Amino acid sequence: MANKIRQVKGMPPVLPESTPNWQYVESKFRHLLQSSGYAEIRMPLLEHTELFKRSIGEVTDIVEKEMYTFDDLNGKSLTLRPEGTAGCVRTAIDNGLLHNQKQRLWYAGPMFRHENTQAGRYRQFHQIGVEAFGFADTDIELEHLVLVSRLWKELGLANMTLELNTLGTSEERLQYKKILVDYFQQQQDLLDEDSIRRLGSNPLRILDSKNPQMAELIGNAPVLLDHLGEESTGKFNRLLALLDKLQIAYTVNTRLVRGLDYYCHTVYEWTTNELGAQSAVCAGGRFDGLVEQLGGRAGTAVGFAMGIERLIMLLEKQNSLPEPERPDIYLVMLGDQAQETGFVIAETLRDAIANIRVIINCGGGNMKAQIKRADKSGAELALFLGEDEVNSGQISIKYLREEGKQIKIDQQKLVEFIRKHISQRTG
RNA sequence: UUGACCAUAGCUCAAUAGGUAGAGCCUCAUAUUGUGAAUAUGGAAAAUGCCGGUUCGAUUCCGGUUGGUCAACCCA
Repeated sequence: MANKIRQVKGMPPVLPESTPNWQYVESKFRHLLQSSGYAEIRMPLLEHTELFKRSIGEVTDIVEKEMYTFDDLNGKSLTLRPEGTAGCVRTAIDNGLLHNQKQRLWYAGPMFRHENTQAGRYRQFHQIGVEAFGFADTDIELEHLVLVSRLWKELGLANMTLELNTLGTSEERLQYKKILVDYFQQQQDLLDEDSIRRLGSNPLRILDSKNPQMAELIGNAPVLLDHLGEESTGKFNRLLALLDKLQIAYTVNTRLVRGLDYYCHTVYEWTTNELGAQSAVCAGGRFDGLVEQLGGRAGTAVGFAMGIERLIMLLEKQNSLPEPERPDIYLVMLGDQAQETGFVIAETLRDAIANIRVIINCGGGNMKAQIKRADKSGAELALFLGEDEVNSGQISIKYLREEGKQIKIDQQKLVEFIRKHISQRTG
């Protein structure tokens, strides 16, 4: 045997045993969104590198060192998308979706970041994202938060924490940045190495530091919320009041700044403490400047993204994933004649009963082997067609999961029998 | 990018203070040539991730590499 080729680091497959979990989460999400007026958009996985540099920010970790960037055969630099927002905005602008229009959009798919792997972190990971364009008021943020909160409820997910903050307008933030830099510069000897580096590039991120030795310094730092104008704080307070009204619990975290450059006003994270070092399951906020920055007409934008791997890991931990569906029927056939009849019967059942799950024995095998496979498949019933049944126009039915004698009925009556059996089980 | 631990049948794990590997599960067959979780018997399944070094000899020691797990950083 030739040497095995291993998977690319951090790019695990979703194996058959877990695809039902993915389908479950995705379909919950899809139904919820579609019933709230959101339409799916599918973007390419590759974009011009420039797009991410311009939208995410040149000095962010993502752009500086985490992108899968390579030259196309014609020399153009392309990048595998590290997140969905940039591509979504670009696609929407490109196709005229944002021209004097409101849009409620969602997407799902793989994202790529060249980071070292760890629990809940992969190089190819999957996000479900939602973006709303053309909504200036905070009611759209509320809609998103309500939506996610409902998703948690429908999935039976417990212990999610919502942390909120506001970043104000870019002017307000710029002013605050100066004040913050002043503060930290005055106490530069207390800063750790990372923070000194950030002081020049991205001072807001210092507030995010997990270094316990910095906790006091950060705790005493000036708070952005105190330096915002009336309009910005008004918007934020209005959002908090509405959340109260809807009984969605939250905590205001004035140190929450998010890693991507394009955010303004509302930012938030839904977090958990059950996923090891990774806490964010869903994060988002407002990014009004981005559309114009990417060449569209100035317009507002709000959105969020959640990590599907993390969500499923959490559901697994909380034992909230549904049992996989079992087949209804495994069809056992002995002999050529029986096989012919069997396929016809299976098709008749599929025509007559919507969503029936029938497995036909393929690959031959004697009676014993076929029944073993039937058992292993998890099917409720085994149907037998042997020489006897073929000759008499009957079919044998054996219960695999419940007490009950094996019976033999006319093939004509099979549909009716199975229909009754299935409705009993589900009803 | 940095650090820690790990890598033996499809799966879960043994083993040898360096002497070319065993078990359980799974699978297949037979006992039962038309009846599934039991039992018994038998079979199949591994150049010990890969490359190199030390050695008479490496699964075992060393180096590298690839992958896994976890953490820092950062993020979904």
